[in-house]
Amino acid sequence: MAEPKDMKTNGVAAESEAPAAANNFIHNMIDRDLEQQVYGTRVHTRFPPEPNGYLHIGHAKSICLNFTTAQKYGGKCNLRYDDTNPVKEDVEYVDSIEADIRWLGFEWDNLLHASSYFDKMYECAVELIKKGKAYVCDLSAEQIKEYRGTLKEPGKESPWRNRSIEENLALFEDMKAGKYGDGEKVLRAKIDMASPNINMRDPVIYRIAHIAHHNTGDKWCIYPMYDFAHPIEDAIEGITHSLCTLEFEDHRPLYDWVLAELAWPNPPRQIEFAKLNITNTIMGKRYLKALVENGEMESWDDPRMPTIAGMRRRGYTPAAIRDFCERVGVAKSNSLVDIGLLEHCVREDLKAQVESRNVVLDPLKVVITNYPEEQTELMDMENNRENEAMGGRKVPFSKELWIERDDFMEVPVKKYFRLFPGNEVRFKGAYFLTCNEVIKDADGNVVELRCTYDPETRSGSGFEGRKVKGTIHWVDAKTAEKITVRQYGYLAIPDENGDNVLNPQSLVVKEAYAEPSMKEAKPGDRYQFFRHGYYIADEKLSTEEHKVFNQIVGLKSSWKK
RNA sequence: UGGGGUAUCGCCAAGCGGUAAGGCAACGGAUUCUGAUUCCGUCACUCGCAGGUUCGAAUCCUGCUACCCUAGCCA
Repeated sequence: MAEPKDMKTNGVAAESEAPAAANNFIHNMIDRDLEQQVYGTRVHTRFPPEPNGYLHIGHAKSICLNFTTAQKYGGKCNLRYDDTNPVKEDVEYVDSIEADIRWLGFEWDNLLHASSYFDKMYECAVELIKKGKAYVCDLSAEQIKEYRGTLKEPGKESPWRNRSIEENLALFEDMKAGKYGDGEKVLRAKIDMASPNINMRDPVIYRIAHIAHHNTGDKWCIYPMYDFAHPIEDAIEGITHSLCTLEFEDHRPLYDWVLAELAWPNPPRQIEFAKLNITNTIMGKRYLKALVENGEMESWDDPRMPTIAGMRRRGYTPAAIRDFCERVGVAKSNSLVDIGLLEHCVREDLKAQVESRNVVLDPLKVVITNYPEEQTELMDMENNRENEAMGGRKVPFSKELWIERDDFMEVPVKKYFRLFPGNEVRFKGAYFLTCNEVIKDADGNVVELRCTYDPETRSGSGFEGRKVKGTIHWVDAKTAEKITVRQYGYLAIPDENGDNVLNPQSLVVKEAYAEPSMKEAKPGDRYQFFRHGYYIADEKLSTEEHKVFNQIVGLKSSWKK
């Protein structure tokens, strides 16, 4: 797997403080619990990832929800690895998870592992057995499935359901001791095989797996199932509100059952909310994993990935992601949020803190026929029009320049007010130029524009003689810095059934000309390129000699041909 | 419905019996040395549908309809 060994997992610092949370239905429930003193004045949440992949934007919603909820009530939030299944988990993901949460701007009160509660969970299982509420079942996985019944038909009881407590205790002890192979026996909760809720039909709560656990090593060969482990984890940590996604609604009765049978005082309350879906964005961990393993993506932090790490490298800011999660809200209806909202949040955050630069992506040569051959002027350019405090810089201007090919139209359409034969426009920060002549190659392609400039119109001179409708950006040909620009779009590719499927963003690589100041750009620096959007110097692809920029987000444009 | 859940503007989302917040998008218009930004304005007599209760309902009741989740020894 193309896993980045050099990824900075410890050096990633939070870029800003997290905002206060707005109100949502979960807060309403907490308010009620606070009023009724259900948990006294305590509010304690937790973010419980399974360490089996990188965190993505969907996790960001949960992270923001859990941490901001705790902040809002002056409570606490734990980071807990839900590592109860050693078959699927790997320590390699642990570092990235912690780095991503910190980068988003949150700090957990406790860093914990579900696996460190294995002893306690085992005791709980024994307690259930002693109460006659759990039994060792010899049925195979297939048989259990058969006995479970279907959605519409009740299941039937396992022939092992009524073993004596003593036998169950002995058998469970033997399971723990490793006397049985994987799948030979399981421990099941004794609830109700006729329950309309399939989760209550004697769910398996412990399985045998002879595999080392990344945290507990070879100590255990039996591991608790999520439905049994999770309520115990929450209860041990004193979690008051256990927030999870909608698909666990049907599990809540079991969650409550476990804690009730264990007679846990003040059991935590599980509350479910809708997970995040975004248009044109793959959110499934298995798909993301496949993209990396197939080599379609360079790595988990490929700028096209919707992972926190990918978005960080792509130049998204933590504040923008938090703002997005805030605006998306928290509710119980399945929703599909327009990616436009995320893009808006990114622009909103970046526009005030990023400098502008002249960069030409699709160059067309302009020669100023009346400009002195050897002359170069240094023009003043503001770094950020909205923020004078960001100062300015000098940009060289001379006889030969590059402009954007689409800033010129030989035959202008109506309402086109950039460059066309006979028209005068302002070159941003410089002079008014008029196009007088269009040079074409043998095939009739425009290859060069001959223009004249008016020295009177120099930027900052206070010239008011006449107005011009268009302003375009440019790069001095003599001193231009070559850079590579990577732009991203949304590519829809069909799946094997021909159905449209959520896809990774496509990539377009362009060689571009930038003003010489771009030589100083350091990896991680963000800029707005006039008319092209916001870009960041890629941390992995940029070299001393050549900079590579990722497009973070484009600019909106209201101009239609 | 086997059971569970959700339905409020194109997309999110407040609202919890007193007569439809907000954001994104869209559309006008003003400013503008980036057709960006900023700015100002427009954008649900109506809350999945049909009945009912009430002086009064998106909010309560009844009956429909649509969509989502659920039959892992995954989480």
